[in-house]
Amino acid sequence: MKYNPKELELKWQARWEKEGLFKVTEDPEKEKYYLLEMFPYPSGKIHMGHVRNYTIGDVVARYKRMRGKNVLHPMGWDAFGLPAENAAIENNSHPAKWTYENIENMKSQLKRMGFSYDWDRELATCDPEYYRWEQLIFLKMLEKGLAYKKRTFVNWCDACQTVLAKEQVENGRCWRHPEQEVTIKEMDSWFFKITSYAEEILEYCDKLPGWPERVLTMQRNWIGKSHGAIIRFPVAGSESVIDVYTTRQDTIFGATFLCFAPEHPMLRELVAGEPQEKEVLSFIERTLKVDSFIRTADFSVKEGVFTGRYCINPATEEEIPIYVANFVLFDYGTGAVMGVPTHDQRDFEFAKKYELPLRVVIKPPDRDLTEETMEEAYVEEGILVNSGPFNGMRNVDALESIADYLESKGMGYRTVNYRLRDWNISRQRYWGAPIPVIYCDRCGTVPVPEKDLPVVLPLDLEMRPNGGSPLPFEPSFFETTCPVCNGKARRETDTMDTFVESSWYFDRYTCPDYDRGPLDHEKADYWMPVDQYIGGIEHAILHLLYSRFYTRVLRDFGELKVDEPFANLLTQGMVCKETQECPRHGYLYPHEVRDGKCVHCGSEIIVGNSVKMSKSKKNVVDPEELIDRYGADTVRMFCLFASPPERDLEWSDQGVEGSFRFLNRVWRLVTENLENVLHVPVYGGKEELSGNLRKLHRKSHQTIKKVTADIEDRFHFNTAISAVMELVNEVNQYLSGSGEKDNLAWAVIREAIEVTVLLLSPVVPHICEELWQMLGHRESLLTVSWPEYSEKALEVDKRLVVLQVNGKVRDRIEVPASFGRDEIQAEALKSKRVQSFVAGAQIKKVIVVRDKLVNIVV
RNA sequence: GCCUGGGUGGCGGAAUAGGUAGACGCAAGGGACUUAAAAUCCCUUGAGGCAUGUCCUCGUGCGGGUUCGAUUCCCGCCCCAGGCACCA
Repeated sequence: MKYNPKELELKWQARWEKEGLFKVTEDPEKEKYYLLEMFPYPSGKIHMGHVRNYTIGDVVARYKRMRGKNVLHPMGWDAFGLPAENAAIENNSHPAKWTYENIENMKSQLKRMGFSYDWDRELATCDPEYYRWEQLIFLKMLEKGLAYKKRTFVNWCDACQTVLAKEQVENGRCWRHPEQEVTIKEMDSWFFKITSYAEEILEYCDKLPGWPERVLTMQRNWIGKSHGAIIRFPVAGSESVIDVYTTRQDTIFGATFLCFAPEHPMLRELVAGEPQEKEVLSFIERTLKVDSFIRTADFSVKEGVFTGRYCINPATEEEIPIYVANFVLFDYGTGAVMGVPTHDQRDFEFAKKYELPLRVVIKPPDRDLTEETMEEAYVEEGILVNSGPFNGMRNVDALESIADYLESKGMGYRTVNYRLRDWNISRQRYWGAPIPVIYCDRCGTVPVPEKDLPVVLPLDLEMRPNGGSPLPFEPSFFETTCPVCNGKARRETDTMDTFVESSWYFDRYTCPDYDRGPLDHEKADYWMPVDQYIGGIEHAILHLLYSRFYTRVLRDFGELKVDEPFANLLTQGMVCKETQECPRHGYLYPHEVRDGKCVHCGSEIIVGNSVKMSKSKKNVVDPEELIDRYGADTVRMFCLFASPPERDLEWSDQGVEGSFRFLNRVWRLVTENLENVLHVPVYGGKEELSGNLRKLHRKSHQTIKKVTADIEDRFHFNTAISAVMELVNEVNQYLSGSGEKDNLAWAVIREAIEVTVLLLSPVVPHICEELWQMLGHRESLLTVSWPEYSEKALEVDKRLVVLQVNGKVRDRIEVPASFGRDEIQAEALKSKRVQSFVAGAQIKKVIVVRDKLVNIVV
């Protein structure tokens, strides 16, 4: 009988579905295990990255289930987003239609992979029954001041025709459009006050032992907490005061100028009527045209303009000039900085350029510094000089003393600053959840009353051919009445950032049909937190940070009991493949290459480095084609076998072939020996075994032990699979050897075969179900327990001991397992090879490691 | 510049608590079966050396160190990937 993956896989998928084997409900008797993979954006087809991600998850889900856990393993759709709008314009269709068609297609692809999802819990974030609860939470946030609106400078992407959050800007470019430079616009936006939770989110970075260190490091850096002080600089000839944030209050006596960020609102009033007014205003205008990333990048030149005004250094009481400078960030600290050119490199360069005075206030321990000869700022530790009462103090100590001094004089105060900014959630897009707010000329900004939720996104409107949201042009949507005064009013036409939906979808999976609130507390409390979350590293900041924030918001609203959404996080590596490039036709798909030549022109192909699979590089492999050719099991197996999950996976067509060969070997092992094993029971450990039969029995149990540890402790499926391969090799060796083939032998062989099938079943469930059934079992493997190993089976009577002389391996001997150190040492010294290396020399020392080695030092 | 990872055969990778480096797989070479091919099975395969062996020497990015013994621990460096970056 030939291994026919397609037929058997479809058969078992149908049976799993028919018997509802993946459905799960709360069961207080069982230990729960919530396993979650990051849900996909319904782009149309699944790609190899999805396949890898979801295969890893499915193995864990199936394994935990066999270990008796009550496993929640849901799947859904991150269904709002810009690609739907773009595709709709391109195909003259509608985002909703495009999205739901894609969902249907991808769902059938996922089913074809045999993933054990409880599809009853499926959700799509574009469903009003989902986003209505998000709107409700928005209203609560608004009430508590956690959502607010402000006019501010925002990052704008022309390609998206919308605002981006700070997290969505990468190197000054849009995260979705690497070719699109982000520009700065001043506009009204809605914000979530994530900064209120900055401290807690940061603190809990130390309480997430199940997260990869690098993700936590990235988050800590992103939050960017620093300790410092606000120092108040009075403006000369005015009542105004300029607040400056610094972490280096120890250098206050060296501050010889002050700089504003160009966006700073105080600037305009300061320069009003000054001779420099025109110059300053034109500088501001010029600077703000350039995005803050560009203008603050390493390569851009530090520039500034004198405002004509002075302020007073509160420590020295001297008047110092006020500048506006391109390198000062408006949204960090107070948007103004004090300039200490002697001890800050940026300030040094700026002062040199504009000939501002320098004053050394920290003296290096080993030399003197003079202002005239300095070539760069001195940023190391040292002793304070020119600092009034603080002279002679170490600068690290002066940080505290000067902070005290400032506070006592009312010239400033200690503070903590974060790099993290509030989350801008307004998007000027159509395909998103409407922000439930109404603007009334008389009553101002009015929340949509709870009873009027959801604010449904209208589906019966046409996309605008040039992109941009149609909502502001759709009176039937935006025209409404004010809930307070009943007068004419206008709806908010911005929608929410799609990261809002993905910040709580995992909570909603616990009760996807609940219609009396966002969450059914009983169910959410049973399942949350997610025990294991699996997804790509690219979400290390965006999605994971937002989710940690939103979880706390829901907790504080009484919707959730947990502090953290994800107890353990596994970030899987990318799927990579080498690129193929034709000198004339550019990147080529694999099918456009034959025998190392371009099928279009016959040119030699240039094989490039292995990089992440992407359509633009055309180095992609379509999972569907592979499934057609080899079956889902082979694809699953290769994804797991090629490398451990957190590392990048190097795609290899031959590797896939190898996985397929192995499954065929397993298939033949069972089918070709079926008659012999069917009429014996699995060896139960009662009869004495000897020789190779004993060895085979031991190998079965060693394999159980190894595979269990590999999956349980570290998700190293590649070594788990290797171990099963070794077991299969050993059975085949026994079968082709001269060992006994009596009933007892077949019982031990049957044990090895069943162990193989059981251990492989989370990885390649279809073929295993089929083989399991052939072996005479009626129940699905989904309901069978994971095998246990027996200590007795692992016992050996002889052990291999390596003999070293001076740390070099010279011989190997077998000794009875019962031997003590002395007996092992005595046996080692008897070795002829050891003797020949020791001959004539004085033995200085003998190290004996039981069961491992003897090292003789001469 | 700072912070994370990582560097092991021709390739993907193993070595989980300092104890036989290279498991398992791929590729390559040789052989068996076959009229032939595919499939399958068996053998060889880190480098070098010669005395061809249960042989010797070298070998886990580089240079030191600790240790009887280091891919593993420590110090200094190089390279690669990712993140942050004029954050005051």
